[in-house]
Amino acid sequence: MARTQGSHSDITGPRIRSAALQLFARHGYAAVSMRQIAKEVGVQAGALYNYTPDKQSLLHSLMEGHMRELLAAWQAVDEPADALARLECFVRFHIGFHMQRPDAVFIAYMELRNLSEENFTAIETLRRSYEDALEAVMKQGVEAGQFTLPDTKIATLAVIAMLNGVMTWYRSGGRLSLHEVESVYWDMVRKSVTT
Amino acid sequence: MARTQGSHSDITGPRIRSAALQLFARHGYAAVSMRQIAKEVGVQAGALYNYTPDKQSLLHSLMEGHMRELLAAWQAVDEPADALARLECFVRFHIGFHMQRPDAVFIAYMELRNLSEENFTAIETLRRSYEDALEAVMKQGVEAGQFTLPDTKIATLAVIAMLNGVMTWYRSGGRLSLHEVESVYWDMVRKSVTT
DNA sequence: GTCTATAGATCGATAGAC
DNA sequence: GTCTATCGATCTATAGAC
Repeated sequence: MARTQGSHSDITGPRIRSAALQLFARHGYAAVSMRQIAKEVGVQAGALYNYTPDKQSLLHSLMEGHMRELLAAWQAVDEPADALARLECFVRFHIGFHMQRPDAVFIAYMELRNLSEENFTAIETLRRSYEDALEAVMKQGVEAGQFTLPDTKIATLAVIAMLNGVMTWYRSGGRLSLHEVESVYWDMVRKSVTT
Repeated sequence: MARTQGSHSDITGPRIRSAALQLFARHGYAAVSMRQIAKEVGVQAGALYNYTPDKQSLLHSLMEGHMRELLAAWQAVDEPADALARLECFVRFHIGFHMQRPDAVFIAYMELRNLSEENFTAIETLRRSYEDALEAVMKQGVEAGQFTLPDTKIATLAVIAMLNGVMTWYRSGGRLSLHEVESVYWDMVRKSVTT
């Protein structure tokens, strides 16, 4: 596994990101050393600094990359016109997207407190705009008279929190398929926003 | 603030727990040093080891204390007989209890990965029994024909996840009182489990 | 019960050879 | 681009004085 010398790989960058993502998710940013990441990749610790100016930037970059991917993926979705169909679309998208990236999801909300102040602000802005995307659906449903909600903002946060709960227990190969799980959650979400 | 010498306090133990709770919640277990905790309390780092054998035990003790308090508090509640009323009782209890201990709540689910294997198992058992308490209500509602749920276990986890979301955004003094927030969440939970 | 002092390990980050 | 080597800081935990 250990490298000897020279430029043996032109994909070291992605491998560093991948190793860091996994280790940060498993043990936490503060508990993982640069040496551990390097060992996982198969290089020496000093080599990491050819790809990131420091550990903090590596964390921020991982989180920012995840959030931008999330926003881009949702924008690429062809949303239905009807509010209820649009909400179902969001629920299935959210669960499906997040289940494919459990480590990134974990980091994106567990390591916020380990970001520097300005990095934190940047990530929060991205997160906020994702919440706004869901709240827009909520507002449409209320205006169309399809949803009955005392507060669209709270409903938005409540739905996202509920859906994020899937990541804490779902494992593929269990008693329910992912599509079935989506349906169970969609059933609860639908009822909770309608009368 | 700095102590000089001798036994100046017989409540150092609780103060250590309180300082550790706050610091772990704010910065994360791995990011907080024993020196920081000692400084917050006003003693030297070595003095902490009169109260805990090591840092890991301190974390475990805080989490275990929180979970046992939670279980005892729920058991002390005089639950109504009706399933729907019982569920409302749980929702308001859960939000009320957790909002009074934001730091402990935060730690109890953010620092699980920093527990040793046996400590992790112990905490998970306690958490599981709290989930079981809610699932018992769900089952009663289904059996009584009051709830319509495809899966009581998933519903249990979904409701807890949704309610825990309150802690991430609610601050007292905001536009809604805690009781109003409870009502908004109860409204969503009630609808999500009924037809 | 708390202090001072420190052992022993590990950390993030850098310098310079190749 | 990666290596080896290392600086200076910091960490957990312990030992022994008071």
